[in-house]
Amino acid sequence: MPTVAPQRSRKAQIDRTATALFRARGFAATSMRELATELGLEAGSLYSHIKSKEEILHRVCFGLAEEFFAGFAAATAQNSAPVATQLRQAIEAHVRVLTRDSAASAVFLHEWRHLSEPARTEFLALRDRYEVAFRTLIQRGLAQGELHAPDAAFAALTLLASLNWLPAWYRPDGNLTPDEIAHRLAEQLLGGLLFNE
Amino acid sequence: MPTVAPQRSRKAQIDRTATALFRARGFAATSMRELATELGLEAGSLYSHIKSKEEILHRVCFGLAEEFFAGFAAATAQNSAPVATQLRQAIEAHVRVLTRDSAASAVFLHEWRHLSEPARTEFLALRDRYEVAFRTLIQRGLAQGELHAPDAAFAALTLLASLNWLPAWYRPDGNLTPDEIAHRLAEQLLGGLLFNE
DNA sequence: TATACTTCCTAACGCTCGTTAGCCAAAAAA
DNA sequence: TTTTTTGGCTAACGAGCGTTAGGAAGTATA
Repeated sequence: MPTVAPQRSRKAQIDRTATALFRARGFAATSMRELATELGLEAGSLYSHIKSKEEILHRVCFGLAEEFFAGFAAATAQNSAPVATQLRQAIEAHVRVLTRDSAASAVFLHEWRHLSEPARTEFLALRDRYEVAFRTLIQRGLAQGELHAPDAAFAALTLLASLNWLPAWYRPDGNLTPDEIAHRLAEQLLGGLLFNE
Repeated sequence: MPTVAPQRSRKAQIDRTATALFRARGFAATSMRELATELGLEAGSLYSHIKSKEEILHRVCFGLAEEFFAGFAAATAQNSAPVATQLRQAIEAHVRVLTRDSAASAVFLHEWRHLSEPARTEFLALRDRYEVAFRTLIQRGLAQGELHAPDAAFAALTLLASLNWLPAWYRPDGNLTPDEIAHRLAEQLLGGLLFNE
């Protein structure tokens, strides 16, 4: 009988702790014994809650993918709004996901390659779909004369690149709130795309 | 007696092959036996040429750091030139290093954390110095009114982030030459910073 | 020709890995 | 109260890890 009700299920605790370790050391360099120790358990005990090490990685990667898609969908729901507005909202949604759980984001961005097939291919397909969504939005902006850029694919790549660098330097206790960061990034990145700044 | 003289020393061959594997699988997930097989050797034979697995990683990471600094130094040698020109040249130099050996670049960007101390700390200090160099250049541009940005640190971070995403998608056999890529990236990234485009 | 060096081999070292089997005590459900 | 479920434990499995020792064969040097 725990003195206080656990705020999270054991499985969720394992996911959280594993995510932090995967981020810090990388998936391959994180051992189940390390993970167990961090949780005050023995290694074997983990398997009462999970099926395998990779299952954790799978959950983290695909869970975050879902969040990114949900954010993008919400940001572009109002199809009649100016493309620039939709793009700004999509950027802010992306940043919100990144900052809400930067450890999981870092794992999502860097550790997916340790997924075995077919999960790895599925994951890459999702990532590609997401990138295409941004590219398409930018292309619409170009076609309607709202944005200017030499190349939509190029613009989408550099835009996502700038955003995805965030987990590398973001600190939750920094002096910028996630919303401020999102706003600044949107301003800066759209600055190069908009006609009238 | 090899039928043709080896274009590279065995050690250099090992470094090259290891770099490709480190990039594809990650440092921790690459075994010395895999590396040896790739070279047509047995695992033990590698140690006639190298001291340890980490030594390879060390050489790759610090070798590339040197190249980045040399490129930046050359790009900003003419101190009297406009800051925008220096910045453009620094961007192009950075891209040139990235494209000249994108495998080594990917390792430089992602696998450095598997360096053990004190190399890891030394590496991070170098990386920080490089980032500061860009930030300082941008700051000079702001001070002289040549550039505009809400925050020099922010601008430097997003700039390097956009550039460093390159090894993730660059293909040497793509339809853009490294110089074209460098030029486009410089245009696009300076577009958001310059007053008159 | 004798010597040293280079570059590979085989075999093995101690160690850590992810995972499983079997067991046990406490808690929950019946 | 009996039964089932939950969530731990210990011990061990087979496999793979980085690395080393010792030796063999070819090449270069003296």
